[in-house]
Amino acid sequence: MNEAYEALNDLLVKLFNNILTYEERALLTEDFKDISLNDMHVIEAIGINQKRNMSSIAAVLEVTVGTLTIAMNNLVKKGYVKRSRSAKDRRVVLVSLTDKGEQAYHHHLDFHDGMIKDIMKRLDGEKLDVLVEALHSIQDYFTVEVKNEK
Amino acid sequence: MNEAYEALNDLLVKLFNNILTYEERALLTEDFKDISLNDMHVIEAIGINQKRNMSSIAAVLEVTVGTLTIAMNNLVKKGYVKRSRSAKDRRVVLVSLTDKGEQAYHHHLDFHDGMIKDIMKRLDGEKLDVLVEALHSIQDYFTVEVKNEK
DNA sequence: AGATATACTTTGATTATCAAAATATTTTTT
DNA sequence: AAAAAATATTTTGATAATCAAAGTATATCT
Repeated sequence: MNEAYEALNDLLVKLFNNILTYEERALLTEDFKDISLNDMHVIEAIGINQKRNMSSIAAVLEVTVGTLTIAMNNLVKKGYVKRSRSAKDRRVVLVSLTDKGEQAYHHHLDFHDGMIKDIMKRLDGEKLDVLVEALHSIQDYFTVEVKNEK
Repeated sequence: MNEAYEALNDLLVKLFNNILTYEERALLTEDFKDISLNDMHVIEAIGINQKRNMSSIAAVLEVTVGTLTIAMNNLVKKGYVKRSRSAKDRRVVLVSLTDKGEQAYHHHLDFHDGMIKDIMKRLDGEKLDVLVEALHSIQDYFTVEVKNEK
């Protein structure tokens, strides 16, 4: 086979298989070792300076609300998240980040920021554009081709 | 912020968070819906036309041998994998793929092949080189920068 | 031969996940 | 306004993935 094919295959397979492990290692350092990468993604989905209800967060994360309840119990217990009831509609549970939760949120953001800046540092403007284009292709592949197969 | 920064951030975050879900959807169709993406990666690690022992597979997958035993029990029960004892060293368990296991292996390979060809189709030779270079940068970032932080 | 090392499995615990049942509250219908 | 239906969330029961530590069988070393 073609050289580019081999290189792409090798790189993408490795990246796919390990990206979450990499992220986990990078993210769950000293201060935040009592939570999982999953928890971090829940924190990311809650967002800063806002209260969000369970259903909308579950939809973003593409998990059932039941699954999210369990994750949230954990995060509340560990002091990352606060729960409250909506006054308007008392069925609705509103969650928001505590100070500790906001720190974790920023830690995650900083990780992404560091990674992107590092990648940008290594590639000049034109190459960067190509990377963006290529990543779009990958995204397209998954959102168009793959979804249709299903 | 910079435009490329935003685009990269958006694309990488989405890809990171969803890549495994995408792969799972694409992979676990009709014929192979009784196994998980995880199982598929175990099958990939066993490989075709060979017998491998538990420890080496666990090392490749970066899980404990105990974890692998459980996955393997499942795959044997479902008919994807065969176990045998090494004649040389009777402590060693050798695993290999059954016909059904090899079919799954190829299905996985075909998925990767399809994806790579699709991406290549969309990018001309020069752009392809840039993509490969960029992916190397990402890999570098994780294997050098991140590991040192740990 | 006895002690130590190695390869693997088993056990007990935790986390993530889902579907379905249960609970509480709101909205709609009659 | 009471009853029925819908909605938001939690709880329950099951399964999968994971680890560390204990247990079992076999091989190697002294």
